[in-house]
Amino acid sequence: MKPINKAMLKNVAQNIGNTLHYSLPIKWDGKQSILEMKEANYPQWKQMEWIGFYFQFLCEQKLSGIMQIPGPQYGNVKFDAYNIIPWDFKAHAMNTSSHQIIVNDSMAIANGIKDFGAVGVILAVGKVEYNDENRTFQKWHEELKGGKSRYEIEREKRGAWSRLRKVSFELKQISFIIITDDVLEKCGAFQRGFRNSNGSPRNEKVLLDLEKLDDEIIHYIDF
DNA sequence: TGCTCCTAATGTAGCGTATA
DNA sequence: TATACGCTACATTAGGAGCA
Repeated sequence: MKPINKAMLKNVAQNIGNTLHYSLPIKWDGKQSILEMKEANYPQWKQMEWIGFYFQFLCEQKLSGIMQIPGPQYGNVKFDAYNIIPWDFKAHAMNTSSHQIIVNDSMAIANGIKDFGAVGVILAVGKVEYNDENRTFQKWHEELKGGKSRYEIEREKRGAWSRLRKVSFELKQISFIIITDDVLEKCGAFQRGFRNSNGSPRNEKVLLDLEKLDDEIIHYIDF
Protein backbone atom coordinates (compact mmCIF):
# COMPACT_ATOMS: atom_id res chain seq x y z
CA MET A 1 0.00 0.00 0.00
CA LYS A 2 1.22 3.50 -0.85
CA PRO A 3 2.00 5.63 2.25
CA ILE A 4 0.07 8.90 2.50
CA ASN A 5 1.63 12.29 3.11
CA LYS A 6 -0.85 14.04 5.42
CA ALA A 7 0.78 17.47 5.09
CA MET A 8 0.54 17.29 1.33
CA LEU A 9 -3.08 16.17 1.53
CA LYS A 10 -3.87 19.06 3.84
CA ASN A 11 -2.33 21.44 1.33
CA VAL A 12 -4.49 20.02 -1.44
CA ALA A 13 -7.60 20.29 0.75
CA GLN A 14 -6.79 23.91 1.62
CA ASN A 15 -6.27 24.76 -2.01
CA ILE A 16 -9.59 23.18 -3.03
CA GLY A 17 -11.29 24.75 -0.03
CA ASN A 18 -10.10 28.25 -0.93
CA THR A 19 -11.37 27.86 -4.49
CA LEU A 20 -14.77 26.64 -3.32
CA HIS A 21 -15.03 29.25 -0.58
CA TYR A 22 -14.83 32.14 -3.02
CA SER A 23 -16.78 30.63 -5.89
CA LEU A 24 -19.69 28.60 -4.48
CA PRO A 25 -23.12 30.15 -3.94
CA ILE A 26 -24.39 29.81 -0.35
CA LYS A 27 -28.13 29.63 -1.06
CA TRP A 28 -29.14 26.97 -3.59
CA ASP A 29 -32.68 27.38 -4.87
CA GLY A 30 -34.06 24.12 -6.28
CA LYS A 31 -35.65 25.55 -9.44
CA GLN A 32 -32.71 27.80 -10.24
CA SER A 33 -30.17 25.02 -9.64
CA ILE A 34 -32.03 22.52 -11.83
CA LEU A 35 -32.42 25.09 -14.62
CA GLU A 36 -28.71 25.86 -14.39
CA MET A 37 -27.82 22.16 -14.80
CA LYS A 38 -30.33 21.80 -17.64
CA GLU A 39 -28.93 24.79 -19.52
CA ALA A 40 -25.42 23.36 -19.14
CA ASN A 41 -26.68 20.02 -20.52
CA TYR A 42 -25.63 18.32 -17.29
CA PRO A 43 -27.16 14.84 -17.62
CA GLN A 44 -28.32 14.57 -13.98
CA TRP A 45 -30.67 17.58 -13.96
CA LYS A 46 -33.69 15.27 -13.97
CA GLN A 47 -32.70 13.58 -10.71
CA MET A 48 -34.94 14.19 -7.70
CA GLU A 49 -31.88 14.34 -5.36
CA TRP A 50 -30.73 17.48 -7.13
CA ILE A 51 -28.63 18.74 -4.18
CA GLY A 52 -26.02 16.00 -4.45
CA PHE A 53 -25.78 16.34 -8.19
CA TYR A 54 -25.74 20.14 -8.10
CA PHE A 55 -22.79 20.10 -5.68
CA GLN A 56 -21.01 17.71 -8.02
CA PHE A 57 -21.91 19.97 -10.97
CA LEU A 58 -20.50 23.05 -9.18
CA CYS A 59 -17.32 21.25 -8.13
CA GLU A 60 -16.72 20.02 -11.67
CA GLN A 61 -17.06 23.61 -12.91
CA LYS A 62 -14.98 25.29 -10.22
CA LEU A 63 -12.28 22.67 -9.67
CA SER A 64 -11.48 21.52 -13.19
CA GLY A 65 -8.29 23.63 -13.11
CA ILE A 66 -6.89 22.10 -9.94
CA MET A 67 -8.26 18.55 -10.04
CA GLN A 68 -8.44 15.82 -12.62
CA ILE A 69 -12.15 15.23 -13.33
CA PRO A 70 -13.34 12.50 -13.31
CA GLY A 71 -11.06 10.48 -11.06
CA PRO A 72 -9.87 6.86 -11.36
CA GLN A 73 -12.33 4.08 -12.11
CA TYR A 74 -12.53 0.60 -10.54
CA GLY A 75 -14.87 -1.66 -12.47
CA ASN A 76 -18.03 0.33 -13.02
CA VAL A 77 -17.39 2.66 -10.10
CA LYS A 78 -15.81 6.00 -10.88
CA PHE A 79 -14.46 8.56 -8.37
CA ASP A 80 -15.58 12.14 -9.01
CA ALA A 81 -12.09 13.66 -9.08
CA TYR A 82 -8.39 13.09 -8.46
CA ASN A 83 -5.61 15.14 -6.88
CA ILE A 84 -2.93 13.05 -5.12
CA ILE A 85 -5.78 10.70 -4.07
CA PRO A 86 -9.23 9.97 -5.55
CA TRP A 87 -11.99 12.26 -4.23
CA ASP A 88 -15.76 12.00 -4.11
CA PHE A 89 -18.15 14.96 -3.80
CA LYS A 90 -21.05 14.55 -1.35
CA ALA A 91 -23.82 16.79 -0.05
CA HIS A 92 -25.50 16.14 3.29
CA ALA A 93 -28.46 17.73 5.05
CA MET A 94 -27.58 18.87 8.57
CA ASN A 95 -31.21 19.07 9.74
CA THR A 96 -31.82 15.31 9.76
CA SER A 97 -31.54 12.78 12.58
CA SER A 98 -28.81 10.87 10.78
CA HIS A 99 -25.14 11.83 10.95
CA GLN A 100 -24.14 9.06 8.62
CA ILE A 101 -23.19 9.48 5.01
CA ILE A 102 -23.03 6.79 2.40
CA VAL A 103 -19.89 6.86 0.33
CA ASN A 104 -18.83 4.75 -2.65
CA ASP A 105 -18.73 1.06 -3.28
CA SER A 106 -16.54 -0.74 -0.67
CA MET A 107 -14.43 -2.56 -3.23
CA ALA A 108 -13.68 0.65 -5.15
CA ILE A 109 -12.68 2.42 -1.92
CA ALA A 110 -10.49 -0.50 -0.82
CA ASN A 111 -8.79 -0.46 -4.23
CA GLY A 112 -8.35 3.31 -4.05
CA ILE A 113 -6.71 3.01 -0.62
CA LYS A 114 -4.49 0.22 -1.89
CA ASP A 115 -3.33 2.26 -4.91
CA PHE A 116 -3.13 5.77 -3.39
CA GLY A 117 -2.93 5.21 0.40
CA ALA A 118 -6.31 6.89 0.99
CA VAL A 119 -9.41 8.24 -0.69
CA GLY A 120 -11.09 11.53 0.16
CA VAL A 121 -14.60 12.91 0.52
CA ILE A 122 -15.44 16.57 -0.03
CA LEU A 123 -18.62 16.93 2.00
CA ALA A 124 -20.96 19.90 1.72
CA VAL A 125 -23.20 20.22 4.77
CA GLY A 126 -26.15 22.58 4.86
CA LYS A 127 -29.69 23.31 5.91
CA VAL A 128 -32.38 21.83 3.69
CA GLU A 129 -35.94 23.07 3.26
CA TYR A 130 -38.61 20.48 2.55
CA ASN A 131 -41.70 22.68 2.53
CA ASP A 132 -43.19 21.07 -0.55
CA GLU A 133 -46.25 19.45 1.00
CA ASN A 134 -48.35 20.66 -1.95
CA ARG A 135 -45.85 19.10 -4.33
CA THR A 136 -45.63 22.31 -6.36
CA PHE A 137 -41.87 21.93 -6.77
CA GLN A 138 -42.31 18.28 -7.76
CA LYS A 139 -44.98 19.21 -10.33
CA TRP A 140 -42.76 21.95 -11.75
CA HIS A 141 -39.85 19.51 -12.07
CA GLU A 142 -42.09 16.88 -13.67
CA GLU A 143 -43.32 19.40 -16.27
CA LEU A 144 -39.77 20.47 -17.01
CA LYS A 145 -38.81 16.82 -17.59
CA GLY A 146 -41.69 16.49 -20.04
CA GLY A 147 -44.09 14.50 -17.88
CA LYS A 148 -43.99 11.40 -15.73
CA SER A 149 -41.08 9.00 -16.18
CA ARG A 150 -41.71 5.32 -16.85
CA TYR A 151 -40.39 4.58 -13.37
CA GLU A 152 -42.95 6.95 -11.83
CA ILE A 153 -45.83 5.48 -13.81
CA GLU A 154 -44.82 2.02 -12.52
CA ARG A 155 -44.57 3.36 -8.98
CA GLU A 156 -48.11 4.75 -9.17
CA LYS A 157 -49.36 1.39 -10.43
CA ARG A 158 -47.77 -0.29 -7.40
CA GLY A 159 -49.36 2.32 -5.14
CA ALA A 160 -45.99 3.16 -3.58
CA TRP A 161 -45.51 6.53 -1.90
CA SER A 162 -43.53 9.35 -3.43
CA ARG A 163 -40.76 11.08 -1.51
CA LEU A 164 -40.97 14.69 -0.45
CA ARG A 165 -38.70 16.93 -2.52
CA LYS A 166 -36.17 19.37 -1.15
CA VAL A 167 -36.75 22.89 -2.40
CA SER A 168 -33.63 24.69 -1.23
CA PHE A 169 -30.23 24.21 0.41
CA GLU A 170 -28.21 26.67 2.47
CA LEU A 171 -24.52 25.81 2.51
CA LYS A 172 -22.99 25.94 6.01
CA GLN A 173 -19.74 23.99 5.86
CA ILE A 174 -17.49 21.98 3.58
CA SER A 175 -15.34 19.25 5.19
CA PHE A 176 -12.47 17.28 3.73
CA ILE A 177 -12.50 13.70 5.02
CA ILE A 178 -9.75 11.18 4.46
CA ILE A 179 -10.66 7.49 4.36
CA THR A 180 -7.97 4.93 5.13
CA ASP A 181 -8.14 1.30 6.22
CA ASP A 182 -8.50 2.45 9.85
CA VAL A 183 -11.59 4.46 8.96
CA LEU A 184 -13.11 1.49 7.18
CA GLU A 185 -12.68 -0.56 10.35
CA LYS A 186 -14.22 2.18 12.49
CA CYS A 187 -17.25 2.77 10.30
CA GLY A 188 -19.88 0.39 9.07
CA ALA A 189 -21.09 -0.76 5.71
CA PHE A 190 -24.31 0.13 3.95
CA GLN A 191 -26.64 -1.90 1.76
CA ARG A 192 -24.72 -5.09 2.50
CA GLY A 193 -26.53 -7.77 0.56
CA PHE A 194 -29.54 -5.60 -0.26
CA ARG A 195 -31.30 -5.16 -3.53
CA ASN A 196 -31.61 -2.59 -6.27
CA SER A 197 -34.99 -1.09 -7.15
CA ASN A 198 -35.15 -3.69 -9.93
CA GLY A 199 -34.61 -6.55 -7.47
CA SER A 200 -30.97 -7.32 -8.21
CA PRO A 201 -28.49 -7.42 -5.27
CA ARG A 202 -26.42 -4.33 -4.53
CA ASN A 203 -22.73 -4.20 -3.79
CA GLU A 204 -21.70 -3.18 -0.30
CA LYS A 205 -21.06 0.53 0.27
CA VAL A 206 -19.06 2.35 2.92
CA LEU A 207 -21.05 4.20 5.58
CA LEU A 208 -19.27 7.09 7.34
CA ASP A 209 -20.45 8.18 10.76
CA LEU A 210 -19.67 11.90 11.14
CA GLU A 211 -19.75 11.60 14.92
CA LYS A 212 -16.99 8.99 14.89
CA LEU A 213 -14.71 11.07 12.67
CA ASP A 214 -12.16 13.45 14.10
CA ASP A 215 -8.57 13.15 12.85
CA GLU A 216 -9.98 12.07 9.50
CA ILE A 217 -11.37 15.58 8.88
CA ILE A 218 -8.15 17.23 7.71
CA HIS A 219 -9.68 20.57 6.78
CA TYR A 220 -13.02 22.41 6.79
CA ILE A 221 -14.41 25.76 5.74
CA ASP A 222 -17.43 27.54 7.20
CA PHE A 223 -19.87 29.62 5.18
C1' DT B 1 -40.63 -6.54 36.32
C1' DG B 2 -43.01 -4.58 32.74
C1' DC B 3 -44.47 -0.73 30.28
C1' DT B 4 -43.62 3.51 27.60
C1' DC B 5 -40.87 6.70 25.35
C1' DC B 6 -36.84 8.21 23.02
C1' DT B 7 -32.79 7.66 20.22
C1' DA B 8 -29.66 5.17 17.39
C1' DA B 9 -28.97 1.70 14.14
C1' DT B 10 -30.47 -0.86 10.39
C1' DG B 11 -32.99 -2.02 6.32
C1' DT B 12 -35.63 -0.51 2.37
C1' DA B 13 -37.27 2.48 -1.09
C1' DG B 14 -37.45 6.30 -4.50
C1' DC B 15 -35.72 8.13 -8.67
C1' DG B 16 -32.60 8.85 -12.10
C1' DT B 17 -28.43 7.93 -15.61
C1' DA B 18 -24.80 5.02 -17.68
C1' DT B 19 -23.48 1.17 -19.99
C1' DA B 20 -23.14 -3.47 -21.87
C1' DT C 1 -33.57 -3.36 -22.76
C1' DA C 2 -31.70 -5.07 -18.57
C1' DT C 3 -28.61 -4.34 -15.13
C1' DA C 4 -25.63 -1.71 -12.15
C1' DC C 5 -24.82 2.12 -9.77
C1' DG C 6 -25.18 7.25 -7.90
C1' DC C 7 -27.66 10.07 -5.07
C1' DT C 8 -30.16 10.17 -0.45
C1' DA C 9 -34.45 9.97 2.84
C1' DC C 10 -37.32 7.60 5.63
C1' DA C 11 -39.67 3.55 7.89
C1' DT C 12 -38.78 0.02 10.95
C1' DT C 13 -36.35 -2.24 14.54
C1' DA C 14 -33.46 -2.59 18.57
C1' DG C 15 -31.84 -1.11 22.75
C1' DG C 16 -31.48 1.87 26.73
C1' DA C 17 -33.49 5.00 30.24
C1' DG C 18 -37.04 6.32 33.31
C1' DC C 19 -40.89 5.36 36.01
C1' DA C 20 -44.82 2.96 38.32
